[in-house]
Amino acid sequence: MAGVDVGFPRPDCARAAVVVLRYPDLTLCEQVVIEQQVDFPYRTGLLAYRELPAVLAAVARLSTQPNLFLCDGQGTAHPRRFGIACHLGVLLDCAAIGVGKTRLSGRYQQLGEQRGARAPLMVADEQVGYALRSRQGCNPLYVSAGHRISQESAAEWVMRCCRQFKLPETTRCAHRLASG
DNA sequence: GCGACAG
DNA sequence: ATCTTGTCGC
Repeated sequence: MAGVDVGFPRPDCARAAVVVLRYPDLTLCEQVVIEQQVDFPYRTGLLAYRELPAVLAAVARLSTQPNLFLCDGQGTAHPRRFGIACHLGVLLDCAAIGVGKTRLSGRYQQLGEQRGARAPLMVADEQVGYALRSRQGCNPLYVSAGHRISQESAAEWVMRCCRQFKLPETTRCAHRLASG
């Protein structure tokens, strides 16, 4: 499984990181970090147009072929049901999950405090994902399907990737390379 | 018209 | 996302 993230060392420079971790031990198998100029500005709902080009360039340099991608940002929990995880999944023709740290679309009812507790993310009568408590004492993660995966499986895979922390190990590893 | 608004 | 110190809680 793979994790992708993008950092901006300079306002016009995107640093994309892709990591491939082996399941179930979640040990690092491969990593790629690239930098390239960005032209598209950040716009709520259009994140893919700003971050995906760099991510795709990094993925292209991978020697391993991941069977699942965890992205920073939404999948179907998006105003047009097509967040960055959907874009990535379609373009790479691979399963993808959207993992947002904050909410974009959808409302949900209060969920349990225990790790693993979850509540459907709803837009009118349509479920667009899940608010998922990956760690006790933390705000929930907003998980939604990106491509070739169900919402239920997406939530399960995210939990499998979360160990000691709120964020999936894939995301933490990629974020460390792209930013901190 | 007002508020919300991934990274 | 990025700029930044101390602080509260498990």
